[in-house]
Parts: sequence; structure tokens; C-alpha cells
Amino acid sequence: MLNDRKKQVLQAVIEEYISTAEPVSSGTIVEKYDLGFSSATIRNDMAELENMGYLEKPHTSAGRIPSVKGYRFYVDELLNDENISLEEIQYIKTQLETKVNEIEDLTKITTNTISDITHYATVAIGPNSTNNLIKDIKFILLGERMLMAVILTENGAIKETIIKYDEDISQTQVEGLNFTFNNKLRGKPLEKIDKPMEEYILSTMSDQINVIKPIIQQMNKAIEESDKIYLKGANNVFDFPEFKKIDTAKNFLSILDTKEEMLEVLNSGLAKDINVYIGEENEREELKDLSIVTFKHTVGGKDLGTIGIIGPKRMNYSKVISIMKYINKKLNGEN
Amino acid sequence: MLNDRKKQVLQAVIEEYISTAEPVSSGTIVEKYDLGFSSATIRNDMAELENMGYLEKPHTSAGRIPSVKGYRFYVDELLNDENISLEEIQYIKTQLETKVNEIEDLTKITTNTISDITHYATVAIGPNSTNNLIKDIKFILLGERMLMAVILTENGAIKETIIKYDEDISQTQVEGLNFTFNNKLRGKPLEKIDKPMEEYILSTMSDQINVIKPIIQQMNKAIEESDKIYLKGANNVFDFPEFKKIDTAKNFLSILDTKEEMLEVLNSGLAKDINVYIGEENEREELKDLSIVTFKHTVGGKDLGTIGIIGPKRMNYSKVISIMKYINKKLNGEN
DNA sequence: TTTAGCACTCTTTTTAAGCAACTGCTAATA
DNA sequence: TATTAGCAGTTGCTTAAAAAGAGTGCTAAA
Repeated sequence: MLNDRKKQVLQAVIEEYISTAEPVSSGTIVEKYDLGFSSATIRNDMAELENMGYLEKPHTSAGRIPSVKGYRFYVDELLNDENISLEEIQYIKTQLETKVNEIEDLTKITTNTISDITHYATVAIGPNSTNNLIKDIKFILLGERMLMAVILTENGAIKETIIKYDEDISQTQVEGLNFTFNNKLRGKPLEKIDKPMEEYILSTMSDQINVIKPIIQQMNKAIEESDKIYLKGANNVFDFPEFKKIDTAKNFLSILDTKEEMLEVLNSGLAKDINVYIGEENEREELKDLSIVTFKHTVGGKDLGTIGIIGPKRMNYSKVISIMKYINKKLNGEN
Repeated sequence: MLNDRKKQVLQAVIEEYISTAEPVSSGTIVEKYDLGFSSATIRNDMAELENMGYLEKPHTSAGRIPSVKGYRFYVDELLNDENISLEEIQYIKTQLETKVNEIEDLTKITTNTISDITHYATVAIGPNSTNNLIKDIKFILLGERMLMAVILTENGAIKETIIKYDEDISQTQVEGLNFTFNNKLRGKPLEKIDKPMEEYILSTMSDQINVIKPIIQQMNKAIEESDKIYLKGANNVFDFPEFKKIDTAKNFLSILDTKEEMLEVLNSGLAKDINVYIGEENEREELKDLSIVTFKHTVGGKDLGTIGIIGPKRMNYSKVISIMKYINKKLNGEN
């Protein structure tokens, strides 16, 4: 379909545009990319690439910018996924070697690392609750009138919450709670305790309604917080010229603020480890001018959730994907 | 010093400027504020107020804007601190009645409420560690190789952290830890465990170095997180015309991102409950164009930390201070 | 097939002119 | 003496017009 030179021209235009954010002219290509042809030839190729839908022209006297189709071809066919410097490799290594006791810290570190290197806004969410089974629930008396509930999951996540009472709780009661809750919930997905389940638990310990009601309430609150999103590097938008108009920046930041939106986007990923959504490929209207790369990260087969990078369509796909691939390798102990 | 009419004019100019962000002309004062004098008279007063340093002129053909001295006089002498609507009172009441089990939730709710009503960026930090004494430390086995440490403070704060081991921990060891750590740290301020204290603890349980070292490390990490700042409403900057230039907005958001800066500002408050820093009254260069109102909040004499509101110099001091005063009353059970 | 060259198009920058917003002052008024 | 009407003078803002700049597309030649 595209001959070699056209591919080269397309690649050059895209990479130049990614780095400058300015429409690319035939002259620029000749100057900066050593293709060995004159600007007139490049011009002809660019005109054809435009006809074929890979490039666009903001107006007659401007250069070309890539279309979504252009970016897509670039990502699928032209992309070099080893675009990562020695310093960056070293930095990632150091970061990932930090010792973590809580699995969520690992997600935060990974997210921070990606954002630090790419400068794009990076969001993380925990694993889908159906992939995250309850392994153990522990109730602990912190005082006579204060209880702590700790939920451990198979994936290694730990949720804890505090419940306060107006009357004393006995150690015997606590043991009853430990038994009942584990009995009912162990092995189940980490999801909110629904009404039927609540009734079921209450029926077992019907003399303890006053103790159990607040527990369920607080546990649900803690579980709900599990799908809190973690966000890093949002303010870096200001580094990108496409966000130099205050409304664009505002809009971008407000998208990141809407948890539901982000959850949906991150969870909608296909089975692949890495998914790329370019501009209008995103279903949501608000994301039409942005690109998103998502990355499901796992350690030893355990789902740790999804990390997403959000930036301008002119995102440095090559670097972003290289880094994700490298981190994935590192997380799974390869060298 | 200032006669009544000049005070009225000053107040009118400041309040008009606070609500419009536009330089205020003598004509506007006559139109909107019923002072009973002609624009020429107002003009004369404004000229004198300018000579005295209370007002400034961006240029000849513009109206006047308040100077720092003007705002200061307004805050100290002219301010009405009951500028709060019935709806707002109702909203605050509802919010503050939410049942909280963890004291930090109360701080978050308070911070959110203030930000929701004022639309200014609002930050919160926990109490100064010297005001926050350790009441109890509990170690809990979560599995054979996982320990949870919970620190309770007199103020009602709860910090918990996880420690993982490569070998089994026995219940006997846990009891030893409970005894030793409480023995050494109970009643002490919630501060990082320093080297001498670490040595001291280790000397008591010299056979358990491998168990204790990671505990201290993790506890210090948890304690360090205590002075994490909580931030709400930062993106509301975009609502204020003074931040319509992208650089101003960027600068503002990056100030909020620097934890150290915020800590210093919030902790530097005087003994008063409410402190107001207007523009150049702030020591830090980056804050010269902003105003900050800090609010030390306590419940029943217990220090819960400091909340700060950050916005343009043209902040609605009246509303901000009214709200803080009202919340303070509510938190302490007055009606 | 490739290229030099140039007319043409469209945007951006610059310049100038006219307009609008206020003030400060003068002289009149209560 | 305090207040006010009226108007000249300043300054920034808006609009219009002109000039400059950046690239393309096409033609004709190599």
C-alpha cells in the first residue's frame, strides 16, 4: 500500500510533529531527516499521504499534521519500542527496587515512575474486584470501644477500617465476628457487602445487630475506596503547547477529576497488556482530542490493576510503550 | 485618620473589586453604592485614599484597585464576619453531622466543606507532632509473616502500617513488641523514631534486631505520612480571572504541589485561631500575589491541625472568615 | 521519476486610527 | 467650606488595513 519512501515520510512527519507540535513542512523534512530527496518530492508524497488520509492540513499555507489514521499506522507498523535511554533504564530499576510491604505502594511507585519519565498524566486503578478474592478478615480490638477490621486479599492487597462504638465490645464478640465474617466472605470477590449477604450475616449473629451494622457500613466504605484512582503528573499538561489555552487545560484537568470516567476508560481495555486509544478512537466525546495508553500490570500472574497514560494525540507513543514494556519485564523479574 | 465617608468609599471599592476583579471607578460607586454623594466627591476621596496608600491605580484612565494596605485595613477594621447565607449554614451543618470514626475524616470533611462553599483551594495538615502524643501502640499478627502496627494518639488519630517478614513471627514475640514499644514510646509525641531511641529499643530486645529494624522503618514511614497535606478545590483557580493567563494558573498549581512550602506556611501561623496573610505580607516570593487565611481547628481543646485557604488577593475575606468562625463554633458543639 | 522555480493562498505580525473609560482640575454652587 | 458639574487630557482597547512570512501546488525541465 505505502511504498518505503512514503512510510519514511509519514514516520518523519509524525515524529517531527510529536517533538515540535507544529505543522511539518516538506522543507523541514529535507533539513532534519536524511531521506535523500528534494522538498518537491517530499511535497508530492505528502500530498498523496493526505489523499490517503494519513495526514491533514490545517490550512493551505501550513505544513501537515498526522491524522488519527496516520498515528494508528505509525503505532501499529512503524513504531520502535526500544526508545528508552540508559539513564531512564537506570532510574526505573532504582525505583522498582524500593522494598514495598503493601501492594498498593508498588502501584504508586510504578505510576510515579512512568509519570516522572514520560511527563504525561498517569492514573492507576486497582484490579477488578472479581479478580481480587478475600483471603482473610481479621477483627482487632483497639480499645474497649474501638474495633479495627482488616481485609486481606489473594492479590496481596490490605484494606483496614476503624469502627467506634458507644459501648464495650468483648474479646468473645470479636472472635465471633472473626468466625462469622470469614465463614461468609472468605474466597468471595472483594465487593461491597450487599443486602442479602448482610441479612445472611445478621441471621447468624442476630443478637449482635448493633455491632454488625456499623461494621458492614465501614467495610463497604473501605471496599469502595479500593477503586479510588491514583493520579500523578496532571499538572504537567502545562508543559504541552496544545494546552496553552486555559480552557483546554481546565477541561483536561476536570476530566482527570471525574473518577467514573477514568474507571470506565481504564477498565474497558481489551485483553492485551497494552492498549492504545488515539483521539477519536476514544468513545467519550471529551477524550476526542486526547490519546490514552493503558497498561495492565501483573506480578507473577497476579492482577495488580491498570495504569493509564493520558496526553495529547501527539503523544510520544514510542517512549510510552517502550517504558511500559520495560517495566513489565522488570516487575516480572526478567533482566 | 480616615473619616467615615472615606471608610465607606474604601469599603465600597474593595467589595466591588472583590466581586468584579475590575478596577473600580468613581461612577460605579455612585451607581451601585448608595453613599449620597456625586462621583466628583467620590473621586476626590479616592484620590486621597490613593495618596494615603489604601488604593492604587493601574493606569490613568482606569479605576482604582485596593493595595495591600487597603485590604489590611478592610480586614482589620471594616470586615463584616457574618457574611454567610442560610443555605450555607444548612450545608455546613449537614456536612459536619456526618459520623466519622477516624479523626482524619473529620479534617477532610471540614476541608471539603470550606472549599465547596468558598470555591477557593483549601489545604489541611494534621496537628503539630508535639501536640499529638502517642497513647497506645498495638502489634497484630496478620499471618505468620505479616505484622500490622497501629499507633493511637491522644488526639484520636490512628496510624497503621504493615511489615512483612521472610520468616515466621510468634505470638510471644508480638507480645514482647507490644510491651517494649509501649513502654518506650507511650506518652511521647508522634515523631519519627530517632537513632538514639532506636538503639534504646534494640538494647531492650537485642535478640530481635531483624524483627525490630523493619518495624521502625515502617513506623517512621507511617509517621512521616502524618504530615501529608490534604488538598481540595485546586482546580477552581480557573474560575478566577486573575488566573486566566496560563502561566499564573500553572504557577499557582505548582505552589500547591510543593508540600514543604505549604507546611511552612500553614505552620507559621501565630497563636490566633485565624490568621490572614495578604499578598506581600507572605514571606515567600511565590505567594506575593496571593492571599492565605489559616484556621487552626480544635475539638474540645484537642488540636486537629490547620486548614488554609489560598486564593487571589481579591479574596472574599468576609465570607471566608465568617465560614471559619461558624465551623469553629459548630465543631465545638455550640449552636 | 525527480526537481527547480514561482505564483498563489492563508496566517501572523505590524501599524495606524478611532473609540471608550476614567481621572483630575477648574469654576460654579449650596 | 464642602460639594458638584463639566470638560480636557491620558491611557488602554478595538478595529481595520497593510505588510510580511510560511508552504503548497503546479508547470516545465532535467
